[in-house]
Amino acid sequence: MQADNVLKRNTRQKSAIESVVLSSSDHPTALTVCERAKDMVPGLSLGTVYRVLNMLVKEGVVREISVPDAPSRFDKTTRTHAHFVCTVCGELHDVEVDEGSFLRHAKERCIGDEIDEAEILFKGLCADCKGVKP
Amino acid sequence: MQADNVLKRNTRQKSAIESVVLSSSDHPTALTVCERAKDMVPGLSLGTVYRVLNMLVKEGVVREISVPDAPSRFDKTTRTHAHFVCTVCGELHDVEVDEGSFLRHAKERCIGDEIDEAEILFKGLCADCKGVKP
DNA sequence: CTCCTTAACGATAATCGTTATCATTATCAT
DNA sequence: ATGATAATGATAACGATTATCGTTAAGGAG
Repeated sequence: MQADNVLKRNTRQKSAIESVVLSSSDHPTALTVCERAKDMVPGLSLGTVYRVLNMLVKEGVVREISVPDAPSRFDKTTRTHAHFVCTVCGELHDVEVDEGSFLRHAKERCIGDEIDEAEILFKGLCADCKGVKP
Repeated sequence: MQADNVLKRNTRQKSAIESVVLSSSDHPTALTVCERAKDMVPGLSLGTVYRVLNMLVKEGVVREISVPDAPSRFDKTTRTHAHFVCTVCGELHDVEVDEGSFLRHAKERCIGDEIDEAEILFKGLCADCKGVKP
């Protein structure tokens, strides 16, 4: 007997997708994960990537980062939760903020509610695009 | 002569939409704004609501709040930027956090990048849903 | 006040990321 | 090896939003 929200068979596609995400440091989209995993599993379909990615998110192995007006990014789970997106090129990276004290600060002014998590997204120009723009 | 990103004619639909947003304190979606504005402008279409709402966002009169896996919410512009969404009922409200010091904190660890804005979304159970859930 | 230009409208098709469906394939306990 | 069925790939469907386009109506000129 097994938990019913977990994949029950090991497949080439699942391990390919998992290894791509675990070895990527650039927060790829589902489409990018699919392209990369196709090196190992040629006929891989985007639907399967989404399905497996969602499983991995449920399992806590992978994290999904929602970006307004852009496809979600996927990343191996680490402590960090804050991110920075470049509004020009779309590049996205972690920001190591002290989320703990910020959450505590927020909870103090949300009496009654139960805050479970915080999504923090900074927007602006990345170092590269800043340099290019006059 | 006028700026070319601004509506140039006063219409019943624009003033209805604007007055609905300005008088709503519950962060309505475009669909909700449309329903409410229909009291004043019966045949109002959702496409027009989106068009006008986007204009108002550009003008800075209205703010758009992106919510993952849910339609955007619209709100009259005030100082606050942080929000709380209930993962059960979808209720959304402002959270008065000290965003200034948090932004300063973040900028210190994003050397090279230019942070223009922060989107901060807390997720959890609102007071009502917390009470209902055993 | 009427006419005329054209901004803005309503209806509807299109887009895009993501999810659901479903017949086919392939995993793995027997 | 075989069979039950989980997982796949292809494709249709979805929901939020945007674009298109023929029609309507602001609002300035006469």
